[in-house]
Amino acid sequence: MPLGAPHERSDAARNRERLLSAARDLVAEFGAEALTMDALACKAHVGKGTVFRRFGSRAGLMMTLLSDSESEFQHGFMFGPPPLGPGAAARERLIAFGEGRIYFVLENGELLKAAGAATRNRFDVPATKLSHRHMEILLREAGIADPRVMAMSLTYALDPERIVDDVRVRGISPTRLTDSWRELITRLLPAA
Amino acid sequence: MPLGAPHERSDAARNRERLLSAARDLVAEFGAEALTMDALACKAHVGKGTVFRRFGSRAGLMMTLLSDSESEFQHGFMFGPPPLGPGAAARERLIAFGEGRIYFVLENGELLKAAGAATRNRFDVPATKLSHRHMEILLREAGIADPRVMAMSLTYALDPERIVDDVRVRGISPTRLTDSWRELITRLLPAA
DNA sequence: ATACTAAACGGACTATGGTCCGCTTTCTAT
DNA sequence: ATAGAAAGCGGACCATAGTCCGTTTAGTAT
Repeated sequence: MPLGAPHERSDAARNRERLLSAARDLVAEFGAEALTMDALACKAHVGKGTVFRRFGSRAGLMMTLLSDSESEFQHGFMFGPPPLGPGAAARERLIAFGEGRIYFVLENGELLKAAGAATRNRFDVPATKLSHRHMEILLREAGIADPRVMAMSLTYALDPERIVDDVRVRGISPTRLTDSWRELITRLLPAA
Repeated sequence: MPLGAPHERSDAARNRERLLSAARDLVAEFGAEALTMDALACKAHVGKGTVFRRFGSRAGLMMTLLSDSESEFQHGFMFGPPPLGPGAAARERLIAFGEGRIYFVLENGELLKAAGAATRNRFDVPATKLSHRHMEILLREAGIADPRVMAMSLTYALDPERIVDDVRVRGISPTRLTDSWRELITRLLPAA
């Protein structure tokens, strides 16, 4: 709700609530993958145009649905206690960040995959962009030559599709993922 | 063409040629992204069902279109001269592999993106799978604790979508990509 | 040459994300 | 209270990947 925004009309607010509620129900019952925009419009007793006016796209809807748990995770690495939050060395923070992200993805994987799948470049997902910035800063702090590009490599290494498929399709345990992430960061960044 | 395969019927062969030729024309003229299965069927004077019978899916078509340059690249890292091919240390081979892959992707990016976009997990693209195996072997040779998982991280770091978008959308030069890849591998693998 | 079979064909049909635009509702200024 | 404007609404419509199935055709056995 931007400050200068003109008051949201009451019918718009009502429909937004209806849609969010219906969407959460559908996701809870059938999973995010199975959610279709038609079904959502129907269940919320709203026209299809309204769904798209509200959320822009399927990806936009998924991002909205994500925003709560997303904010929580973001808060953790930006303001929370070390090693995830500020106060620890970049290396430790990156390790903790990757581990946190892996578990975050495993909890919200369907939504994240759905959010990323529909976007042209998955980078349009704000959560992804913020993660990237965060890693970029830590990598710079740790003396990486091109933190922006390296952060992109690591971002893709933590791609929701990759993590979810590793665990659910290829049978890799979450522990193996976090261990490998730790090895990656440990070798990548010189010990303090 | 598997050995025991029953002879391919002449009409099937004729239609395959027509389709491949039409597809190459369309890609050359409008780009891979713009190719629709309807347009292809129409241009090849063939029913839509035939297109799908031949290639299974849009991704399948793209993979078929890719197979030539793909084989060439594969041959390079499996049988070619070092440092890309066998004969060099794992570290050097991985660096060369990443660089080669980056340029390969930049040349065939549209097809690769199109091939990956339509697949459930982009891992179904055979080129990707083979790259993964190759990296896994080199990582094992270099003493990485969990080569399979680490190879997956690196595979995603070289994702076609990532590379193409870095260069075309985010304005990263190919050189920056290869430099960063070199830094990544150099730090990741202990010097010989 | 004929009949038979399995493969191949083609295009109508479905599913789904997304757009468009004429109609309706809410808010605001008077 | 009223009128006008701006925002919102809804569902018909479009594009496109992929499926289905009745019909056709190439090869084969006789």
